[in-house]
Amino acid sequence: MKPMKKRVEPTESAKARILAAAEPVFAEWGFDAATVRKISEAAGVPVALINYHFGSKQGLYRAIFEKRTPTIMDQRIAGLRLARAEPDLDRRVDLVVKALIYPMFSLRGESPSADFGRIIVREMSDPQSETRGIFRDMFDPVAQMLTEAIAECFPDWTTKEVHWAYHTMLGAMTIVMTDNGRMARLSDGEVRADDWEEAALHMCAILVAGLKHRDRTLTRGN
Amino acid sequence: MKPMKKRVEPTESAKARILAAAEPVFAEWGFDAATVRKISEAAGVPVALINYHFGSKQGLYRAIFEKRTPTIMDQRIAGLRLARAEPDLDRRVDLVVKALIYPMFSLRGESPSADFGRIIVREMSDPQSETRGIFRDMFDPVAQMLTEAIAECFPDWTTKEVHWAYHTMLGAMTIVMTDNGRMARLSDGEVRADDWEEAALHMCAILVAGLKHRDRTLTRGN
DNA sequence: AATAATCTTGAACGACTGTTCAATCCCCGT
DNA sequence: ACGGGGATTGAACAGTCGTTCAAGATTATT
Repeated sequence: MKPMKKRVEPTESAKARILAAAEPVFAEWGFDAATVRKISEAAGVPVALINYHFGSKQGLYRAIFEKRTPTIMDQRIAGLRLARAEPDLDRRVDLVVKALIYPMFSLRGESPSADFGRIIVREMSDPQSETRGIFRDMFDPVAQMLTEAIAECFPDWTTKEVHWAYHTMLGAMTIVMTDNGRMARLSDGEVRADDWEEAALHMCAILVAGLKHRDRTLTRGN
Repeated sequence: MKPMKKRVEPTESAKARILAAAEPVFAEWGFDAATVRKISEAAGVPVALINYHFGSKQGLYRAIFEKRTPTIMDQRIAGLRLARAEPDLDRRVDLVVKALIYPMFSLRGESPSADFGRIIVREMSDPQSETRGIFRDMFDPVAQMLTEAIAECFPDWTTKEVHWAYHTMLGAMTIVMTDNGRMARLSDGEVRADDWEEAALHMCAILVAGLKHRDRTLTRGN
């Protein structure tokens, strides 16, 4: 007896279509300015279907994160496991930085690619995100692991030095996911923010060197 | 004969009160989700007065930038002049990085302080910002000067290396203005993002070292 | 003192918001 | 062949959105 399977095609299709259509809309407009009607039109379904499948606009929003984040977090955890296997602390720094950055950029493999990155940044810069608690629920645990990994690479660093290092890296990463063509404009089209492979290369080089060679004379004492 | 002066107190007061009240509202909600009624209530004036004084919601939004950005840009230009006076290129890097970062953080002196920083980040991560053109008009010129200053510090760098360096720094800076308490949460309250003096100290240390000691083997070619 | 210019006000406009509801559809197991 | 349950639909709900308007209040100029 096969496991009872519901109507496969049209059912899954409609819900998935809404989920897929919602991503670029939330990316372009942000949570508040995105409207369920824009999403329903993009998905080719009546508005009511969104509330039926996801309960509310916020439910749909959260469903996007629940669909996307596990992949990223698993990759980060795998990267961290790889880093911890490296006994040389100097070489390990490189792996920890890459464990943070590369999983986010590898989003480009999937269809809406940059859209989810933009959603993350908008959620991060939205004070209202606290009420939704998405970061607390889905991102913070791995963030904890990353700061601990940094602390292990630099055993004599203070807590502040560790956390500021993490957030400096985090910020550098977010700007790439945010770019709306400003990089191309400032560089006369010579540099493109959507070339993520290159972005990761440059950013990792700078951040790794920054961690290894930072001047601690002003920050060491507490 | 004195220059014709309009009614000084109540007039300037109402317009200024709207401008001041709008800042925290836009910071908390973003351009689209912020409503003219929230602003008018915060300012204690009827809604219609906003359109009378600023033409439209977007006019008010732009007025905030026109009030705030000149101060920041002037400070950056002054910092760059100081940097160019430093003949030692290695020491000059430090001054260029500080010319980028410190003027933004010195916002804390004025009343709404962090609010405008948040507005900037939200505008930066909003694809709709292109239609408003605020960055193009008010930020890009000085951004050009900054990238040129970096290029002068590292004469053998490629255009891509220069621009990625600039954007890495820019991103690191934005995350601090964005933070909604996540840093404190991740560090059990030990590190606070609103301690901007300390933030600048840590970030400059990392970024300066990142620029000076980055590994160029993978990015040098082309 | 009278006129003009500017500022302020409350109410109203049509358009759009997220969500709900009853009715209808379609496919599955019996 | 038939009933049942999840999926789908269009219409409607009560609010809120940015903006406009005519009227009134306040100040400046003649």
